[in-house]
Amino acid sequence: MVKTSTLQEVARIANVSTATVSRTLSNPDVVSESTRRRVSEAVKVTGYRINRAARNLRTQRSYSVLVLLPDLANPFFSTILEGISSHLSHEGYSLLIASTKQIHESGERLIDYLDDVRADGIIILDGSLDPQVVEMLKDAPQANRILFACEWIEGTKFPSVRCQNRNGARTAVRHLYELDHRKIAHVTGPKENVLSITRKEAFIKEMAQLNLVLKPEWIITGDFSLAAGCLAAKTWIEFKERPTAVFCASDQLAIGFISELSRHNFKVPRDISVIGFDDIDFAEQFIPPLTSIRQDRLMIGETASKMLMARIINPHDDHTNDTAILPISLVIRESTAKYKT
Amino acid sequence: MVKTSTLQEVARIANVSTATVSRTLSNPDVVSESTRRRVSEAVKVTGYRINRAARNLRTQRSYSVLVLLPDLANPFFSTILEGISSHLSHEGYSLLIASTKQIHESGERLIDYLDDVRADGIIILDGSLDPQVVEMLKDAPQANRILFACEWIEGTKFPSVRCQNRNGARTAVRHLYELDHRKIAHVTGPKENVLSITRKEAFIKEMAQLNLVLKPEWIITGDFSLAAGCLAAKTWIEFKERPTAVFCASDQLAIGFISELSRHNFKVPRDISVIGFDDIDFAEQFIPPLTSIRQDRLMIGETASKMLMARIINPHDDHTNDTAILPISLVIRESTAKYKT
DNA sequence: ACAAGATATGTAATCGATTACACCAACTGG
DNA sequence: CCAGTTGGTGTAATCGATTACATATCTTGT
Repeated sequence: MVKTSTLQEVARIANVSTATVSRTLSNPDVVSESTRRRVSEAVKVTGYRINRAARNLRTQRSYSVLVLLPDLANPFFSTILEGISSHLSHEGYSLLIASTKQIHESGERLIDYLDDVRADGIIILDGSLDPQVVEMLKDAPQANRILFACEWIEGTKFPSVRCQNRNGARTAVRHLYELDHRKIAHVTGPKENVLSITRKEAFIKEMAQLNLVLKPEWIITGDFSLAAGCLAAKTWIEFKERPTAVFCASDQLAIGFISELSRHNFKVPRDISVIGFDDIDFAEQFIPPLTSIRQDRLMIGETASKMLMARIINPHDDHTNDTAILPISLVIRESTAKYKT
Repeated sequence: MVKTSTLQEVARIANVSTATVSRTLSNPDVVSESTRRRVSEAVKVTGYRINRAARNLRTQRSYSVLVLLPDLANPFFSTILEGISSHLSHEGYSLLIASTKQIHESGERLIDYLDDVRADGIIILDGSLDPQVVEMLKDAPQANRILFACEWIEGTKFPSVRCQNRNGARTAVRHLYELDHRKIAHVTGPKENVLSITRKEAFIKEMAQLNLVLKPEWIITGDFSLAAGCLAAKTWIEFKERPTAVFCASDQLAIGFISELSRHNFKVPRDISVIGFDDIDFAEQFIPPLTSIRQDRLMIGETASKMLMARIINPHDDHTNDTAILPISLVIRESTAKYKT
């Protein structure tokens, strides 16, 4: 262990009290110009580094935020993390990461992170938390330092950041409609997932709006994964009357779908138009490049971080603006095309 | 802020001293059975949670590890993170994340994380650190708590975890050779990158070993990205004498390569066999499913975490086993095929 | 010239856990 | 029966920064 210098030493060298050094560092305006110079000088010669553990103890803050992911290995979240991380580091905060799975396995309670002084706030990117856990969090006094991003939990009042899921589904359907598709299928995410449900509802509604026939079996339940996309493709192949287009609730689904079709010698968009959701990095490079509903994941991350920080820094402010809904956009590539009879 | 109970309160209720409570919690063997029960009971009724900031201050440890990524948004790293995270949480450690970019922008010095009790160790997944930064770290007394994973820095003695890069390149070439390919190209990663260099050297060596002609222009410099793969494909198309196979230094390159070819109506593996490196999740679902050299990223993460923890916990042990080199394996899918004249 | 404020700095308590050291009781062996 | 050991517990210093409060000096207006 390297002995680093402390406030005391800096104070001794600058010939002031520790209080003054502390003030110089955290609130320079209140000290005089001359002491400020002396202290800075002393800081330089001693190579002083603040001891965060000491500060954290004294201030009862950790200056870090925990981000909870359903699954670290899922690349969908990495850009969101980038957004969060960049804003946090800008604010002098650190980023702690954990996966819901691990929390669960290790038997930790989520709220301990807050009680513990390990984190000042939590961003949850997983709407499928154990209901027991949610129950605990919901009415806890610390609940205002918890924020959901992307996903959320229906019926709770946690603040959240999300994209226009309904608008996304609507836009997808309308895009296909404008390409003259009239028989449109939908591959959903996991059954219970809020995103799945929201997108599916909006899909159904828009189909009705456009007076399109929607056979119940055209809604194929999936789970956002590549594998589920493959399965859905097999289902589609079996249909007697095949929809000419499909709206997949995630890009991974869409990619799996197309991938499986090609194994059976179907071509996209020749045989079916496919549109995804998310616009992940691979969408653009896939063959064919995938038409998708784009969410700005960087912005989701940044917005989440900003909202949470506001709550941490001003816990007593009125944070009525509880939910931020970010715009989506339609990115047209080559997996969708005009329907030809 | 919720008032959580402290050691003192637990001590009062259990009718023992704080020392005893602390011992019961961290070293139960040294207290008697009966006090242990009394203390546990008191912990339960008070809902006591240890204050980490206090412990960190007293022990001068943070019980967390910093992982440094070149770029958070790069999905290549997420599985490695999963491996690290899972082992750390198992050991009661937390995972801090930062990107080299942000560190650089914010003007922080990496070593401060160690000095200021924010992290007990650092895992660096970026071999392209600013040389200035490396210079600082290299001879610092804290250097034994820094470990490189995947990438490393030539000429330094930091411990590291990596995969068999040479063997990977060799295996790739041999696979193509066994499919009767004799003209083999190589798309590299970034010029200065250790992985690029290592793989390229091994590629060249193996080509020589097999007595294959290797025209200098068949080695195309890229940068691991999808975009670079596209560019490389364009280069290949322009060749008068086209290699019949290509070894790409990353899956992203391979995918970009194939993707671009298909835009020009070339087919893989009909017109060229392509093999990648890494075996990222998408490799399997790409069309065609990508043949690749698989690195076990979960194991890289776990191994890195274990090695670092050993150093943190026993700083004075002899950690001579400085470098762990993990095996790779060849995953044959459909982007490579027998060469037909 | 003096009261009232403003400005700058110091003193010392405090955050909450850990742990060296001291102490006491109970036991062991000669 | 006593010296020496073992096991269990308590006392109090300590980690290093923050900050309420006290104090001292300097302005400023009347």
